[in-house]
Amino acid sequence: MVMTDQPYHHGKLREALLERAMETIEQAGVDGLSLRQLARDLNVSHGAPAKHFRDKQALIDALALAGFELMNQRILAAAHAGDGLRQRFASVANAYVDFAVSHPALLTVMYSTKHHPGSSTELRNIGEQGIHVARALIAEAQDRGDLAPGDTETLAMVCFVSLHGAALLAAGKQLDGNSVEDVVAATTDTLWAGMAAGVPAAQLSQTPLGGPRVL
Amino acid sequence: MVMTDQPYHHGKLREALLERAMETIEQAGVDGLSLRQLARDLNVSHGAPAKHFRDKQALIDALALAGFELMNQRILAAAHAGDGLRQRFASVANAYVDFAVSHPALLTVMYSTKHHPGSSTELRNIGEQGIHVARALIAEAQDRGDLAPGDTETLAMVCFVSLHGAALLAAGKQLDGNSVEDVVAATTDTLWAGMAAGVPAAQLSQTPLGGPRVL
DNA sequence: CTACATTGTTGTCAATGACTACTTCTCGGC
DNA sequence: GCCGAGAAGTAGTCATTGACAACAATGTAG
Repeated sequence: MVMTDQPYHHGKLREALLERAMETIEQAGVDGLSLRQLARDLNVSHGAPAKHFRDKQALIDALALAGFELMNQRILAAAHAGDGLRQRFASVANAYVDFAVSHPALLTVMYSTKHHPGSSTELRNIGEQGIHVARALIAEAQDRGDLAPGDTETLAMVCFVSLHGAALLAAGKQLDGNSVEDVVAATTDTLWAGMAAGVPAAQLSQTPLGGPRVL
Repeated sequence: MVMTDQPYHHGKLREALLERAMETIEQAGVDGLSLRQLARDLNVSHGAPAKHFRDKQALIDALALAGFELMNQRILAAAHAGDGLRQRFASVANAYVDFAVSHPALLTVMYSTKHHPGSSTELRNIGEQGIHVARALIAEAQDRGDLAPGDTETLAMVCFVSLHGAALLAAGKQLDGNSVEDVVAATTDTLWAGMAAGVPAAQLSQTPLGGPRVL
């Protein structure tokens, strides 16, 4: 009679797979993720994961979805933390970059999966929450006169794009000598100052896309 | 006697492998890259590539190196194109993003390989040229009084980080509805305006890194 | 012409992702 | 209480892949 042996049914295999997969990709990257190794880690046959995730990509999609949900939680909470709009803006930025530094491989998976052909609509849309938060903050600051008038959608995209770069480079430890805190602070400072000053018409970029062709 | 048959020695297998690998990753991503498939494409035995690239990672490293060299050419040329500093700044930004959009998979390979453990010193340093160019432009603009005084190294990093984000998102077609040109123009406008205005001391970001912990 | 390094060929092995057929457990209706 | 359907897990198989080793063909220096 089996006693302390593993029960035939794992019971929470799906969650266990996701949890273990998170750990694995942070240690070995996405390429280090193997369904068979995952099964071995959980003392389960190599075919068991297929019952919960059709194939490897399905598991990765689920990982990405969970990542976005966690990240959005952090960003939303940060959007209400701080005295003024300026601080709440910085708070959101720090929350984003913090998440990236804490889960670098997950972030990579999230954004490489997001536009993958065949990705779910849910996955494709859930990544936009951060931009919505930024736009709301910017719009409110414009109303109060803290920032110069301007297209909030474009400005929000500029902020998102810039902080996304900071997040990715910070996650990849590619900020050379600079500390993450300094880079994020300087970036938010520069962006906010730029939005506060507005863009003088004479300064508008007029260089055609691409510039000179070298090759 | 063999006539039109393939000669025993390919002759330029290394270059052919790199060239074909470039095409492959842009079409199928890095995961779609297979040494054996590469060999088949070039009508060569499946073991031949090993003579030129110790393993798959070695080939990818070589791809990344070639990518950085090409990108640096474009950026350097763009740094001298345009009337004033403001336009040359935009020209560099456009050159960077243009390169990213033209070779999205290659860019991913370049930056994912750059900090790979065991990457060559050459590879680790060659990616910094862009920042040097940006810093030189900023320093010159500060001297002329076009930009407010400030730490050029940090400001250059801010610009690089921001444009890197724009480049990656543009390459991944993740700018939602916005056009690449608009986003890059708005980003350079905002950054330049922010650097021109400088950062009022009272506005300095004082939010501690991380903000509130949610989980 | 001969020794040798380079380049390419062939064969092989372990690991992997995906598929199929089978077994074991759970649960709801009767 | 049983029983049948379906969920969950097991076991076996196949093609592909990366890596490696042994061997053959080529070019070249002495």
